Amino acid sequence: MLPCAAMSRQSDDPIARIRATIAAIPRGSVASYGEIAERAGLPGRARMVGRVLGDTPADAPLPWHRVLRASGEFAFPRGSKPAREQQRRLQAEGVEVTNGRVSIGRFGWGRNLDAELWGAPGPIPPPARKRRTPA
DNA sequence: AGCGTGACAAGGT
DNA sequence: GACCTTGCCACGC
Repeated sequence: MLPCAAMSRQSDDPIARIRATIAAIPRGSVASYGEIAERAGLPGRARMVGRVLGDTPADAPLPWHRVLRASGEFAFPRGSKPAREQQRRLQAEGVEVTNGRVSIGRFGWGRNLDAELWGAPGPIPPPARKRRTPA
């Protein structure tokens, strides 16, 4: 099923629909390539999403950084420049990145109620760290 | 036109 | 979890 009836007729061009779907990922949450494809009405075409992003410049007006592999890992090699940029952008909007990956369970589109309802995760405050008794 | 390649995914081991 | 295999689809050679 399509997520949003309003979007179902956005465009006949698959590429445009993919872009529109990516643009619709709420701030503070992430989505996998497969999920993007499915929501765009192109089930099973995750690779096409990858290709579209491939010819999308890093400074394009598209939240490409919210698209991850289904595993929650970045599609780019660990430590690569684009990977670092992606991590930086995600963290800037409250998405927690641990060990090069994001918890889909907590930040996935549809499982991140905070982002769905408030658009921005607001707090996601730095977890109050236990105070170590300095000897 | 065939074949490898890629910002992928799901299922099995 | 990791790793491999198969399915997927658009491109470039």
